Amino acid sequence: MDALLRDLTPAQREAVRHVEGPLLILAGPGSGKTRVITHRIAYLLAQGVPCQQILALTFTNKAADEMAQRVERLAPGQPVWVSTFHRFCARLLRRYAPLAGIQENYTIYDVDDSRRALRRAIERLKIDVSLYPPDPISVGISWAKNRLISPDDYRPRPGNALGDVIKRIYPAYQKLLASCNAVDFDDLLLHTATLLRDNPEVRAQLDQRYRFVLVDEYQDTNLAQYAIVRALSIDHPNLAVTGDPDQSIYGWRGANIKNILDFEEDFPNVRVVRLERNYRSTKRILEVAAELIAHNVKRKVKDLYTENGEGEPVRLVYYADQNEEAADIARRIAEDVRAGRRRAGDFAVFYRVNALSLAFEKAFRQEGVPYQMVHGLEFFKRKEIRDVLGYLQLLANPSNDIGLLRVINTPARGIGKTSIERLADYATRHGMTLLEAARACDRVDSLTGRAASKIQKFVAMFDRLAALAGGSIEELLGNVLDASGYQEQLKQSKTEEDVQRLANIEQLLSVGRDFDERHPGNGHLEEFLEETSLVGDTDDWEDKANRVTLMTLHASKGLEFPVVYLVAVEEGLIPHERSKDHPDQVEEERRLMFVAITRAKQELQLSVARQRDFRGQRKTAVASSFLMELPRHRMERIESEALGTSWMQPHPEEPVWRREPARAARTLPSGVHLMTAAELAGGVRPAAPSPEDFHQGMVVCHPGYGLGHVVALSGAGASRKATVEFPPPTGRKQFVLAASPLRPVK
DNA sequence: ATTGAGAGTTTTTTT
DNA sequence: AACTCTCAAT
Repeated sequence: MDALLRDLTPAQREAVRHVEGPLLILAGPGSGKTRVITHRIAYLLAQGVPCQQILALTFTNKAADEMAQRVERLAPGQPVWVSTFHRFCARLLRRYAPLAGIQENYTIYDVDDSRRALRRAIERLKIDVSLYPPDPISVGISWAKNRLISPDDYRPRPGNALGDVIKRIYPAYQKLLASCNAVDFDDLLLHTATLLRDNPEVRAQLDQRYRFVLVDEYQDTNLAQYAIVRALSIDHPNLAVTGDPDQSIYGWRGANIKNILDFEEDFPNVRVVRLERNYRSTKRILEVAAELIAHNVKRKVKDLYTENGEGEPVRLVYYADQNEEAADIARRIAEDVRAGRRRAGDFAVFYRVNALSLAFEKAFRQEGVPYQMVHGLEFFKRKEIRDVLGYLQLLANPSNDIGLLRVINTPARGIGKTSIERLADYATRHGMTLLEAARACDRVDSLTGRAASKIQKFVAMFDRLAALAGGSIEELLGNVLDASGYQEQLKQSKTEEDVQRLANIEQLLSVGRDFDERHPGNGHLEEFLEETSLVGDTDDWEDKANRVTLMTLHASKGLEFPVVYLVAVEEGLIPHERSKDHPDQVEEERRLMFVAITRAKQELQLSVARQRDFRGQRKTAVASSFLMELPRHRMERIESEALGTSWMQPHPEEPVWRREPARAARTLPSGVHLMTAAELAGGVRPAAPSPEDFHQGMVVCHPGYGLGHVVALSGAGASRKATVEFPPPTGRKQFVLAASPLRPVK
């Protein structure tokens, strides 16, 4: 017991020792929040609370895993349920499926599947898809669901054309999901919230069961999540939430910052604990963060302080363009690593939008600095993985029409679009699922005999698989790969891409094997599917891997790095131009920058490029208005020599920057540009080649991908394109020659 | 049923 | 610049 409290500050200890009643922990960045939560769980256990009565909810699997591990270390052998909201809901719905209007073998649709379902719903209503693109409609439906607005309750604002369309599509979409026995991510929350609202006995039972509920990152909860947590804390209001209103950056996803701001009014007798001491950053870094966030109007004032040292001044660097920015940062990092001052894993580069990563990838490759990007195509979103899992989903839930559409012609079996549409027509007319219709396809007159026989073969194959479905997941996966011909088809192919796909499928098999080990016995297909559909990508991000981390500002939340480079701090990016008309959104952008800054432990550099190529266009960038809110006199300003004197000209939207005296004279070599291998060999920059200079088989050089050879050419002049094969992992890329940086190599 | 050209698109995205 | 999607041609 003492060990649990020993290394804590008085404030932390107060939070940990709180047992009964609602608790609000307002935790600034780097204030040891996770430590407090885990210690509190351990403390509850030590007080004799049975572990089954404690439920901890997080947003990410990563956070859940980490928390579970730390609790296990503090209180071994007392498994507390630490789960993401979505997984918790998925479990609950599995158990109480009939009360939510679904069957227990329901399928969870990810973004891709739900987009397909939406598209079908729109088509069925005979609404022109090209007139109302599914994307905004999907956002609108999601918006409603996050706010617990059912199709019946949905009221578009008068005169809002898109809203009127959503009003029609939303119910149709829900009906389609129901007929497929499927739910989307938002439904997991929505159905659970509704379930708890409409079934008081169930609610009371669960409230009793989970007497102690903890919620992490409470500032990011939406109304649905709020309703769920609230419903579980009526008879036993032992709800403990932690969060920081200043780190609320998911408003655009439906998160309601009011949930945390109003917590004290929502629950009587709340104990509020403020964790304001920062253990992470230097004084200088914290000062910059604090001064920035102080500019938010809608905010509870919080005093951030630290006993850490002053540290290095925060750097504010002006580059001529993005290439110089990337090259200089890569060079600095490379120098620090080579000199043994730092490890590559100590560094992170944050940007507002993913598209900005390109210049950095190139520069890091050029410098030979290892890096990892948190974004890439996540394993479970890759086509081949989704295809194979599609078979499993259909086996678990034969009503899953969207799943059937995915696999019926994958790999190609000669069942084309027309045949599928005819089948779907028949199914709709007879109120059948697609699989039922496929089974009865000899009665579908519109089908050609050839198509019908192919469909029959598919059904036969499916039935064969279904007969074998009772075993382990690994066996089942093997059977699917075999019977479907998926593996065979990939083996036939020789392209690099397909070799990679095959490797991914191997990995899927090992995921299955791993699952089997954790779930002895058979018949766990639904659980396996639940697990695979609820895992994200940041889960496989390794902090152990000694690499520079490249990621968006959003992705950086919850992490920390000794050195942080926050790049492209420019108007239009931070704050993003799409938020500039809304004061609330600008405040969220400011919080986003606050989050990024507070990730840094020892060193922080903010940078601006004078010119930035974005979306194929070169634009003069303007320094972010947020920079004007920082204590610039306490920061180190550095300008690239390449900027020349034009930089000294007054600019309407920013003050004139003056060159710092020699002290900070870490100016950059002018005219830095990335040279290709060929240029380096020749020593001079050759004139851009004409598109006609390229021909089949030629070896070419790309500044980012390196050497490759031309495998195909098409078009002429400005529209002439080349397909170039690079060594793995790059593979094949296509380029518009006139616009590409490709160079022939003699 | 597969391929290619052309058009349109591009904020963030825990699940 | 690079990606995705659509429609038309093969």
